[in-house]
Amino acid sequence: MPELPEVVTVCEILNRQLQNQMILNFQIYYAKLLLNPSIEVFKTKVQNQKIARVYNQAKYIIFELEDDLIISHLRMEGRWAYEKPEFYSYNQELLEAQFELENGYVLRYYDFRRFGTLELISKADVKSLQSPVNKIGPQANDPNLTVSWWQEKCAKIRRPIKTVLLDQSLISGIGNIYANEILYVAKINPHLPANQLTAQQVEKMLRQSRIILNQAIKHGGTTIHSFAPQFGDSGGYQNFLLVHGKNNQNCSRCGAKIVKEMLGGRGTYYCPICQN
DNA sequence: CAGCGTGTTGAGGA
DNA sequence: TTCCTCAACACGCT
Repeated sequence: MPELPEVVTVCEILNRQLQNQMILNFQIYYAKLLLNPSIEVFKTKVQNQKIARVYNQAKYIIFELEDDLIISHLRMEGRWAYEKPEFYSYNQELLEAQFELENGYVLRYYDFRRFGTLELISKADVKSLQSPVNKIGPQANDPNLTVSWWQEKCAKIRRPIKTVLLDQSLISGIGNIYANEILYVAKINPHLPANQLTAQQVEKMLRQSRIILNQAIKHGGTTIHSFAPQFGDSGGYQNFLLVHGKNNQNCSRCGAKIVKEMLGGRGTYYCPICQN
């Protein structure tokens, strides 16, 4: 998947392409993609609604219709493509769903790993607990977040700080690549229990979260493995990564060897000397 | 062949 | 009960 910067990039592109387009029909080829409602209800609801806009809430992509929201999560490998029906920008066998639009184009969802999800919720029910976007914490690059808020949260948690950064229910939008980068720049050891961070470390971590995510968004996200925001396009942030994927390379600050370990089941890269 | 991966969730243990 | 860890999801790549 795409991490937050990739999702933001995708939303900007989709919003430009889809704003005010009417949905005429919907087809689904992989039933598990749609969490709810049933295919029949989903189809009936989306037909003849216009897409008002496309935006993101953390890593969720939200297609705002007139009465409903379609909430998409790409997980690891999902991708949306706006294209002519006869042109498949990606392997047709990986096509999971498509919307037929009034202008003759289609909006297609491809996912080779089949992890992504799609659901529809009416605007009236958005505040209900069922909405996935109600289960996530504030977005990490939100300028309104305060150090004291984050400090209070961290003070109650004994888990390693890296797994806390990845916990979307506490703070949203940080994925594995950026968690590694944030902790590297903030010089914090990923294993450090969250409640042992000093106020200065929490401040640095929050500031770097903002800087790194916004910087990555500016560069169109990170192209790593197969991710590309749209056919042909790709992000440029991978050229700025300082620690993710750099195991056995020299730390850009102190020259020590970057190590890779598994932490909370995820690849974790850090400098054992200057992140202590 | 085994392990890994841009993400999340639910089960089960402490 | 709360906190935390880890397997599972599906599939291609090394």
